[in-house]
Amino acid sequence: MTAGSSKNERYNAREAEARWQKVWADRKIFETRNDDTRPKYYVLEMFPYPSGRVHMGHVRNYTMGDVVARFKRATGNAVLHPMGWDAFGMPAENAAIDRKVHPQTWTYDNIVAMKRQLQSMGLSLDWAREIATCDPAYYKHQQKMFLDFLKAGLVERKQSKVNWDPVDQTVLANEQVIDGRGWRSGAVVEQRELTQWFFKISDYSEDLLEALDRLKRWPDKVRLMQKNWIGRSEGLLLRFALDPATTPNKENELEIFTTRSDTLFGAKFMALSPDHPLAQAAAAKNSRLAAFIEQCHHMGTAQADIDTAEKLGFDTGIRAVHPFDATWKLPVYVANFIVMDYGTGAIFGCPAHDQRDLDFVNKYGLGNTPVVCPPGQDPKTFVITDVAYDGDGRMINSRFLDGMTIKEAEEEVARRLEKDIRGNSPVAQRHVNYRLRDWGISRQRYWGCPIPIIHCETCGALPVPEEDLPVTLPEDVSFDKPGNPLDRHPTWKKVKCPKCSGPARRETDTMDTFVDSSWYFARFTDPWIKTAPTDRKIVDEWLPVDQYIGGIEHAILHLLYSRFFTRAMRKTRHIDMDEPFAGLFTQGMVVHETYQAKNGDWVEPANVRIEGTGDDRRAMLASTGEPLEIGSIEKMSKSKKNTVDPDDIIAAYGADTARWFMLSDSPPDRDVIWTEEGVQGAWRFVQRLWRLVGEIAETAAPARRPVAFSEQAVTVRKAAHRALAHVSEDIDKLRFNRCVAHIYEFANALSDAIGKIERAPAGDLCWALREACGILVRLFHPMMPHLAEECWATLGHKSLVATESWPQVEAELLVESKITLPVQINGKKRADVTVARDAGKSDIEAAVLALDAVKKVLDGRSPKKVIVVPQRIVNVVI
RNA sequence: GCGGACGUGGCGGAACGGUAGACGCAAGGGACUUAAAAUCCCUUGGGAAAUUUUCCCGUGAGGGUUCGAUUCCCUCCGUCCGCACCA
Repeated sequence: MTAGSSKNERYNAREAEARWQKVWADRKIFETRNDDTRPKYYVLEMFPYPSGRVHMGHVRNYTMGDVVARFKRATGNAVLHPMGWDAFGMPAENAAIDRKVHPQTWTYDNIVAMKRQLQSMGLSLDWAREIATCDPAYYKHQQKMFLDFLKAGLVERKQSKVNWDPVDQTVLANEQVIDGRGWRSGAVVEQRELTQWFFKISDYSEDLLEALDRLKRWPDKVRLMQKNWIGRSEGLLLRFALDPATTPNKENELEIFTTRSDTLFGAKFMALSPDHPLAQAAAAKNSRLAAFIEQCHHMGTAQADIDTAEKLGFDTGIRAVHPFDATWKLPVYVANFIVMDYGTGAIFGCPAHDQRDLDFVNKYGLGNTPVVCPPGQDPKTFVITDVAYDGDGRMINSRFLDGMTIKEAEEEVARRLEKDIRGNSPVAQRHVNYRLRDWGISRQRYWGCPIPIIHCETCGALPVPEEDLPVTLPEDVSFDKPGNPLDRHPTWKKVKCPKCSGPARRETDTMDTFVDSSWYFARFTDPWIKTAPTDRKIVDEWLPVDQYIGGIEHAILHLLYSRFFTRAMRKTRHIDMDEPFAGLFTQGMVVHETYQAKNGDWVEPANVRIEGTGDDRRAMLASTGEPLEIGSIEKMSKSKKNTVDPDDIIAAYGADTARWFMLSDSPPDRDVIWTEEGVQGAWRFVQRLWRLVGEIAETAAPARRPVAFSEQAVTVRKAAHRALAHVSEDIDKLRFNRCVAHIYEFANALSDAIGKIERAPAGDLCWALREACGILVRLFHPMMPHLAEECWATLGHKSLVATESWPQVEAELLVESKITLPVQINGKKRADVTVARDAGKSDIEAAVLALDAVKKVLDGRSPKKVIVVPQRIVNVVI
């Protein structure tokens, strides 16, 4: 290629990008060896679901990862940067239902299409390590780990309440229930009790919580979200005695969990969840109660329903005994606002200090007694009517607790009741309760990893023998009926019991797809190993992932599951660490304006023509000129049709332009607005760099480094090394938008300097420009790798810039011998002063006081104070 | 309701407590051109004087700490996000 030789020639991104991609692939320069001895660096972007098309969110995500990968390679690391496919999931089955195509065919076709798209972006990925989670070579190991977890006591089979879609006949995840209806079928979701497989993530509640503090390179936001999700609260488990005469089956106690044991003397009632066993037992003997419970089950689960729902209760007739007063009887209600899966599903109600309890007693006329008096309030006049008091204060109306603080009272209650033994155990026990629930992984779906279990009438649920793994999915399945095709397959589930050889059946549920993505990062370290999920020596070398990049939408589920899985893999000796991701970065979304026609239809940006600017800006349908309404800027989505196809952008401008724009406009953790103007700006800069490098390559620079540099040459060299220092730091801290700004500044400085070549015949300026240009190309290489290769070749290099090392900063170029300090008078800038860099405070002060501007203001007086911050600022206080 | 983040020109956004508005986009003016595109140069927070320039105001609002606050603290307003009958 003859690059940039003609100043009018444009850079042909299409042609050059394909050419360089082929060179990289042919030379396998992005393949990583496990025996590389350089310091390791593992950079990973959340792998995509193979939906069939790469979207702009992918482009943003993978560009960021690629910048880091290329930078780390240049700075001397052995970089692992792999890519794979999160390939199981519902869309494949939906495609099978809608289009009569097999999920496997659909998925693999999509993978082919998306891989081509990713390759057109010029990402420095090691494709030799590509994995797909739907490949038996992958899920075989997942099944093995399921069995290992089972053996280690980390898997449990239990009844649980699930969201059941009666039309699609499957369990739905909570996120798939929208306003109480199945997201796909629109059917009202039912609550069903099903036997399901669970991973015991709650065994690690405390560990997962406590370790968050050590994830220093995670966003605070994500750590906080996980902390809240795990939801630790300290309190008391308290067993209330029941009056046996009032209970349905002579039950004699009721256990509750409370975080406010201090308010025990304000108790007015007990309340049970409608699903509480005692409520169920009572309902069996009371049809009106049974009807009430039924009514509770039909209460809407949508947010609006919960907000407006009245607190309803039903007195069971059961009476509980106050733990400090055997004569004090409390009525036991079933109440619609008590949930079964938190604490014990039962509470004692202290209305004065809990708003829900107060609403409840006000409805049923049970009254309230305040037991915490706010500071400054007279306990005699302190009453509660409609608003519960949940603040601090001193105990009142509480017998031996009176006068104590809340904390003291809690301590006293615990101390007394811990000693109080009923049966074999204390009445109260300090308890840490977590909101985190065990992870139900059973899905009544075909396109997922089969759960390797065999059910035998006589022997129970047994693991599939290891030598029979993988349990593969049958290919001859039909999707013409709703429900799970595995369950109605004629032969697949019929097997012999591995223990008694009698007739048995396979588990037909498959695993939640979040299981697949909970360990893929470990598999990348040695995807070739056939005998085990991981090679212990290799996986422990590569992990943890040094920089993980993905969307904030995974802040809880995927990231929490992966943290659990790593711990479980450690327990089962597949890995030797707890935390999979040392550094996490959550990038913002790609958003775009929306366009809507008169009839309400949304219109794709590709079909919109924009005219005018500012207030005069109008959108119209490109084909007919029909005016369109310009709507709000929103996340690119199919529903609003405000998507831009990466293929179109790459075809029109090239991958480098798309990559550059993605990095340039907004800080990487914020949303970026995709605009045509912005892309064109990026494209112009690509062309500008191309011309700039071409011009500099044409100059007659001396072959040898000049002994001395003119002022102009020094200016160029300083600009280069300053840019180098900034860009290095900014990439390291993932501040890509600032990298971009510094590269613009640097390019501007070079453009200015080129204009001065004719006045600098000595050649040292040309030499400096040539040096600076080499730095420039290496600086923008991580962001625009194809253009960088093309420019690198233009500068006469035979090597690939992708394998070049990062330039070294010449530190002495960053320090100025003379510096200009701003001079403030009373905090407002009034002048500048230029002094030697290492000038002492007194010298600077003298120089400042000699300034005309300062003298004028002082007018003969002497200043109150002169503050000199060396190398920063001077402030004269009058 | 609880928790968190954010608020800077026409727009995206810069700014270890130290010259507010880097860099980009958009806009205006000019050069080149038969013309357009491309490119290059200049201007661009608001206001007031003015020849070089000078001064005042300005980072959601109000207070505070400081020689000095976009940055730290308090109160309020607004926007966004997460969680939620969680006992």
